Amino acid sequence: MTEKKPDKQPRTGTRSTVTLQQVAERAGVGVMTASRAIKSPHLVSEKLRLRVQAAIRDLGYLPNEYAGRLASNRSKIVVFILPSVSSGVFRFIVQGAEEVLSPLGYQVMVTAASHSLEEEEAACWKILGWKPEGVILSGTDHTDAMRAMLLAAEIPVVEALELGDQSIDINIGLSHQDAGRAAARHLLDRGYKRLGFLSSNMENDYRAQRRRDGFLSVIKEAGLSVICDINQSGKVVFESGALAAKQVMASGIDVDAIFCSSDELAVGAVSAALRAGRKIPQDLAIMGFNDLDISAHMVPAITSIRTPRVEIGRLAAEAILTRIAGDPYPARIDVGFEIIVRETT
Amino acid sequence: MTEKKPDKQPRTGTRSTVTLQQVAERAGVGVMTASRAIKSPHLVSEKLRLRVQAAIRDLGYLPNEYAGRLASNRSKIVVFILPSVSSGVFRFIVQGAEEVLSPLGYQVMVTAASHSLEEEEAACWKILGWKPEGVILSGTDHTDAMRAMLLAAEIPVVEALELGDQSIDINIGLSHQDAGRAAARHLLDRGYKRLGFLSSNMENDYRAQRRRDGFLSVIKEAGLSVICDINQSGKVVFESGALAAKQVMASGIDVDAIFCSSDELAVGAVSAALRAGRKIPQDLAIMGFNDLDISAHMVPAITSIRTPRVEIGRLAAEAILTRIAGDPYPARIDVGFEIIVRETT
DNA sequence: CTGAAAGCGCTTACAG
DNA sequence: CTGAAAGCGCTTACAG
Repeated sequence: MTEKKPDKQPRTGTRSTVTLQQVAERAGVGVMTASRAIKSPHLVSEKLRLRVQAAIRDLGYLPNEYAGRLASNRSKIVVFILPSVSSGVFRFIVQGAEEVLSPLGYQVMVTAASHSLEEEEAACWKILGWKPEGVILSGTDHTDAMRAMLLAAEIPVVEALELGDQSIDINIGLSHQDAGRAAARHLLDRGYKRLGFLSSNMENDYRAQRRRDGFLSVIKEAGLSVICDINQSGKVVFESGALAAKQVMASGIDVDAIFCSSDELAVGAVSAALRAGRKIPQDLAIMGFNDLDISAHMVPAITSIRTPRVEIGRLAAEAILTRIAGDPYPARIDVGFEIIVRETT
Repeated sequence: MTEKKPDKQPRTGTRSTVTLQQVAERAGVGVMTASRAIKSPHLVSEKLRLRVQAAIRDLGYLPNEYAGRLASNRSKIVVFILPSVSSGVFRFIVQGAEEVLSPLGYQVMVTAASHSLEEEEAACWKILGWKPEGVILSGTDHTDAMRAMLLAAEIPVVEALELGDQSIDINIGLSHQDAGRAAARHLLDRGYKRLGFLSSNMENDYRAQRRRDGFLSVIKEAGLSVICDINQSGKVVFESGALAAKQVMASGIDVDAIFCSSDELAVGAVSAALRAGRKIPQDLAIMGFNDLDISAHMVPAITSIRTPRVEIGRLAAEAILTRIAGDPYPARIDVGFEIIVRETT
């Protein structure tokens, strides 16, 4: 009773924000005109527009993003749901999308969900409250509830990176199984016969599983079998590659060549092999996936499979924009991949 | 006239969203109770809570984030304004902050502004419309207008990474000048006398300038002078390091050791030197900055200066949370750095 | 524990 | 070109 303000006053009492209303008053115009002077300046006479702009400056007015979005029912937001925000290949997708979305005034929001499809579903549920105008997902493996939720939202959905059989809406990516097959073929062509596969945390990486499938199938078709097949745990991928390589070398298994499910693993493997005194590729050939920048700068430079990751992001963004504009967009785009042969094979 | 709906109806007509109102009706409770069942379940009887939850499930209700934030005047958002979202050291800061913020329900928003202080100011202006409860910036160099804007917003502001003389609010980082000095001392201690400095795009990297200042000052104090001082342009940093190193080697300049302003440059330099047949460190010593994971995995492993970048992000987030809670937080935290000596020096 | 009503700061169809 | 008024979907002080 003593602490509180004596007279009942509106809840707004304590807010110190400058509102459009105040701008309009200061400029001597209606709020509508003030609003238009900001959003559609061409609809307002120069005289009033200038007065509004001056008022904005004087008052230090900042449009409230929540009020605007609530009233207009347009979020100008595109969300990503990815296994990781900043690591591996994902940040390049976000980067590519941001390059096309940001200049158009879209806000990009990224949510990470790496542990399971259920976690992804939960993340999706939360993020949909931001009423995104488009959603970009990784891969085509999702829970049925998540698919239903996305369908109900009636917004363009891009499943990126991996090409799947059933997709929710738009699917932009490449066949990771084909990439695995191509890796095996490359190694076989080079004359390697005793092939190994190396991955990390593959339980939650469906794309790596597909690469492995493709890799193994070609080996089998060639009448051979895989010599070692290691799934390293742990998140530090360079280190995982090094550990796995050490393990293989210590085991005495006679491997010719290893296909690593990512370039990070390949870097670690190359590093460990070199330190163990192995000659690459004579004693051991190593091949990676994704063709990260580092691969070309390792000595020896690492053979890898280049995926157009930035372009995937760009295309995903364009797909969403096209659909928002009401135009059709292909349901499926295969961006392909390319084997970059370097010194490690 | 023919196309439009004949009878004038509320603007909401076309919205297909499920609202709290509808949830409340279905559950047979007031909207207040429905709202509380979601936000503060402990304040609602189990019976009604269950009914509300069932209604939410049946209807597929998603709380509108804009309406909620507008009404409550709490954004639960922390924003970052950084030179880059996903590259170099910045993504680790975001990662560190996200680790502490996300579990508490805060949404992290990142804006990139890399070209100038003016661009940063513009980005700040825009992002403040989201009414963040805290802002994290990189470095302590900002325009006066930006400082004023941030002060007027009356929210905790953390300037991260670099320790400066004048900071807006909270400053968490390290002295990049001291780091540069330490690098020079390390190289001098190792017996190298003909030292070089290598950076890229230093115009917009105040921290790199400070490292250079420190580096040069120690060399001068030792009665020596820097042999080469290259500022490479271009964004591909591995490649920039390689190009600069090639340039130095081709020029015939007799350099003992090079301090690179980032590990990416050092990786490229090591790679180029190796390919040119130089022995590292005998023919040329190379040292980096930041101690990225890759540095330990290069062969030879790269000597670097470790900066606690994830921890900086974590601390920044904690600083903001502490201040939001109304508690005091130190104005300045020096997180220090550590020289990690490896094989390239 | 429960709820009616006011208010958050915008946008927009409509009428001048 | 300009503006009054209703509405967006929530939250919350207050009173039962």
